[in-house]
Amino acid sequence: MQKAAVEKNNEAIAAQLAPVGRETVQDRVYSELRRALIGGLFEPSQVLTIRGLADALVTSTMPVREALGRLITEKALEALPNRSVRVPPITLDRLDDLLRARILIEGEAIALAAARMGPRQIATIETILAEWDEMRALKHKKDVDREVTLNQSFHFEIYRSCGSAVLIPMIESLWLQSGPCIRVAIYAFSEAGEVDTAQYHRRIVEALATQDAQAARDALVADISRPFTFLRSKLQSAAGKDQT
Amino acid sequence: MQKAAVEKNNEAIAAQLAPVGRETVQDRVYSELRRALIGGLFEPSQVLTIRGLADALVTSTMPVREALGRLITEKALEALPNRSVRVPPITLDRLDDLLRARILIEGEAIALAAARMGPRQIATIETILAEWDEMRALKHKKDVDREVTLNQSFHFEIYRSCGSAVLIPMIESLWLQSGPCIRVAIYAFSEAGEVDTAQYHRRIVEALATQDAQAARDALVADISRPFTFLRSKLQSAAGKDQT
DNA sequence: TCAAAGCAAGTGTGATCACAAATCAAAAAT
DNA sequence: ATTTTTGATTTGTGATCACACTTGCTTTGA
Repeated sequence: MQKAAVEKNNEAIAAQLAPVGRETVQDRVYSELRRALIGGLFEPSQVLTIRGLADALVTSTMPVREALGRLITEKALEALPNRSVRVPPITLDRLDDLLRARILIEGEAIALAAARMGPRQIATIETILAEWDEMRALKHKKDVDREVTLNQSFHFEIYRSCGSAVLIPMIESLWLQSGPCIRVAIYAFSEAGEVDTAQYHRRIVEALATQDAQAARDALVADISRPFTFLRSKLQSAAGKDQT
Repeated sequence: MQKAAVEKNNEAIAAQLAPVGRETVQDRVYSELRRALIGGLFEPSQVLTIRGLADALVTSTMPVREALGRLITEKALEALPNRSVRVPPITLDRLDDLLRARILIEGEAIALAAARMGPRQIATIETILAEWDEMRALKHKKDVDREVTLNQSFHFEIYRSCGSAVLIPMIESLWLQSGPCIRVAIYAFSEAGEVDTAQYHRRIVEALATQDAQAARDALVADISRPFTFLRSKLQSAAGKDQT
């Protein structure tokens, strides 16, 4: 068989078959734990055990321990001196620290993205917003999980356009760290005020559509600051009660 | 024995004994690889194998594979689709990307530190600079390893004062990523121009001593930009030659 | 002479085991 | 009744093994 003929045949096959992918068990465990962390499924200060997670995920301990190690290095989890691992507790200082870092880095990312997003990308995030509205229309069932997912898609679709392979992993790390915190805030928003979270996102889209980097940055800061300031006041009043 | 007496006795013992610490093998492997990476002991694009490193470090494969996994998540190493791992190659885009992120984050860190560094911290970094001068005085033996270490101590002593537990790990990750790149630049500086690297650091110290955040930021930007722009022009001319 | 097939060495991944340290509960001592 | 001790269970760590996949070389075939 000639080389050319073989290659042509291979191409014909390749056109029909989708690549099967070779994700390792460790990768799946890691993704699953990330999802749980960002979604706030774990509470702050909660202790995680290797064997416990391995049982829950129906694997052996090996992939879990490596995934935990990775999450610890990106500060999504915390290694105690006892060698047990827990999700980091919330403190006022940490809250301020996280917010400042997110404003700094995500602000820069969206400013970069503002100059690079085309109509294609704008359309994508508008689709996400539309999906959001649709869900909000039938508000009887408050699907906060889905809300968290949509919020994540919206923001990262933007960040992906910033064109920085260095900033994006850092933003992911920041979301991983603030995930367990903001969950309780989103929960409270969802059932309490309902002060149109979407309006913040619309302002972001408008700014991006007009390529106004500064306006996009400001709108983003307003958006991500909200749950933090909410949590902050909540924590402060709780601390006040403890003292009395 | 009463409780109080026991505790007093324990305190007396504790005063004499230093905590022994319980570092795991994995931690040592991780630290060692970090040191090698930041110091530029590995070349960009170099492939690393688990068993090879385990032999070199005289341990089994287990601690090494977990350390490698951690370094991959902080982008200090790169996982190829073949499942082998290498230190990321240098490209022009990546160089610019890294420099921008470092200016953004380290700039913010030093601006925060400027307001928080006391005479105690200033004295510490001045000591490091003095040590540097001392080394430079007997310049016959160009100890670039020591130079890299001193540079690292100088910067991180400053960053440590910024009081952000979130920013510092990010800066460490950035150094890990740019380590393999800047090594070649420092090497070239050390043997070529000798254009008083220390002068940049003096400007930083002066700005910090007067608590001038903006000046400190500017001086830092000048300092860390130097090796990057150097590398950039070098890479560009190399690419130009390839084309001809 | 050159491409394809086959083989062998090397490599990452996951499972399992041994061991030491931590944790917790019950029993013993003060 | 409170504290200490003891012992059983749980947990993280490191070593080793089995397996599948990759890689590079040799051999085979056209």
